[in-house]
Amino acid sequence: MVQAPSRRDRLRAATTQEIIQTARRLLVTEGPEAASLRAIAREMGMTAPALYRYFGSHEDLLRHVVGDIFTDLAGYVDAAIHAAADAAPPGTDPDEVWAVKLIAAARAFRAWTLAHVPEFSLIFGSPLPGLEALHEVAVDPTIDCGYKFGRLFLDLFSELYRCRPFPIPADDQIDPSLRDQLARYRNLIGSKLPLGALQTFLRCWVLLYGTVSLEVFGHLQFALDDPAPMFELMLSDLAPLVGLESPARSR
Amino acid sequence: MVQAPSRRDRLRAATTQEIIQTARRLLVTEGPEAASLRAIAREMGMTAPALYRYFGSHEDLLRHVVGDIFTDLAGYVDAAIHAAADAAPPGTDPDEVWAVKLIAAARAFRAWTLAHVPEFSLIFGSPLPGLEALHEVAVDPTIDCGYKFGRLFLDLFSELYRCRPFPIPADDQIDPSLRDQLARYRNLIGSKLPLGALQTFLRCWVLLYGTVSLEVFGHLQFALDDPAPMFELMLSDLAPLVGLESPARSR
DNA sequence: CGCTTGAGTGAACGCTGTAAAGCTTCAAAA
DNA sequence: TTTTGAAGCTTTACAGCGTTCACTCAAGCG
Repeated sequence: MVQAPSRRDRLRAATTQEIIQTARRLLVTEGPEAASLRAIAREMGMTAPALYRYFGSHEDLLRHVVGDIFTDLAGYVDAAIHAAADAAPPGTDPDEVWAVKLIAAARAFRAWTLAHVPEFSLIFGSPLPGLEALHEVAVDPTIDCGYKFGRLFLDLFSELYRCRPFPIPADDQIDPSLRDQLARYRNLIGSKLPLGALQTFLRCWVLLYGTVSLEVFGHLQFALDDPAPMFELMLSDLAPLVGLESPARSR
Repeated sequence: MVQAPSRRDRLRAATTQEIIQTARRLLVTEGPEAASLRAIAREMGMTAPALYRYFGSHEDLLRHVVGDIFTDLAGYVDAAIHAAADAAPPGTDPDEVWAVKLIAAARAFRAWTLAHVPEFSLIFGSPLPGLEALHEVAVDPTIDCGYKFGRLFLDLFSELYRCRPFPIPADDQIDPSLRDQLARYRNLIGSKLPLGALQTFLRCWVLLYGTVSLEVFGHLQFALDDPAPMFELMLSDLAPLVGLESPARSR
């Protein structure tokens, strides 16, 4: 009973994407509160209720914007990963390329964030609107753009551990409660990493997220005008966690 | 030319505080968007325009709420610090008490946050409203409740370093740009700490903020249901930074 | 007594998200 | 070829928002 999408469907799908793009553009250029249904519709030469043909509510639309942003971010990080691999000198130890990629991914995450502060606030900020705007998109496996984004780092991390295992805590060294949760998480993502490696992965994510969000939300401004060096410092904290001695070479 | 506040002024001051409390209560119990001027006024048996006698705008009111929350948080952490000192066994090395206090302060920060998620979102979340709602309060030295909060940790940190110096990077080991900023910051707060200690202080803050906000904003839920062990893990990362071997004793 | 001042009100403006009803257009069925 | 039905959209309406303005009322003071 599957039938090819009619011309109408294709048109409509195109419009859906247009609405999302318009909403995102307004959100970025005019601020979050300017991305009202009416403003978006106005921008598209429509009226606000028309948008209810495409989205169930204003929040639903924003959810799709979040998904769009997530795939955008993932694409950027992914591109940076490949660029880093291509830029590696020919003689480089192939195992070390994974480490280079991981550092590049972290830097790309920060770079994208700094260039897309409003977007970052929407997808990684406090879930002010209704607590679930981000959450559902990030977790729901059907619209799981956030999941794909995390996967990007996890795969890199896995390959790095596979090729060049770094010291991780043994299972019985992990807090029992944490161990159980890590086992469940590993099962969920179908990974074969040791639990200790997953713990280290999450520690890295805490460091990365904390540093970047602290910087972009301005909660470091009480001390620093330019938190960039703090990010590099964080990288040099992160490096030994994954068995790297020199944090990174180029900046 | 300083004259005692008239009875009217005192009454008005009392009402100002009442408005802030009402706003905060609505914010916490009904969510951020329920804390509208009209709702606040309604709750107080007034009309919305009346509030303009006390605050310049809705955002201005929220700024005062932020200040109120900050002093609340600071008070909680401060109490926890004193409680930790009192609870220390009589024979404890007096120098080590500073370490115990610092760990207690970090735990208190997390505990308060978990018990006050909406408040935390308001003061430490993404500055959605207008980018400056928090910023001004946290930085402006006249309403500097956020400053006092940071001072709490800094003083503890300073004493710990004074009594039991831990290894810190030498000045010439610090990134030059960061070094300049740290020097400016040290000058701003009138501290005598070495720049390397200030750098370590900020690294601790990054760790603490990152862990707690990641937990409370749900950005760790993709992997963990209960991020509490991650916090303890963070504490054990933080401990060696300040020269502690065992992360902490009691939970 | 009259004047000033401050607190508070009600009405209004333009904005918001959302619901209901009606209109137009067009593909597919009769 | 005509009819039907639904998609896409508009118009209208409602309740609520922040904010402004003109106004009243009571208290304080010379």
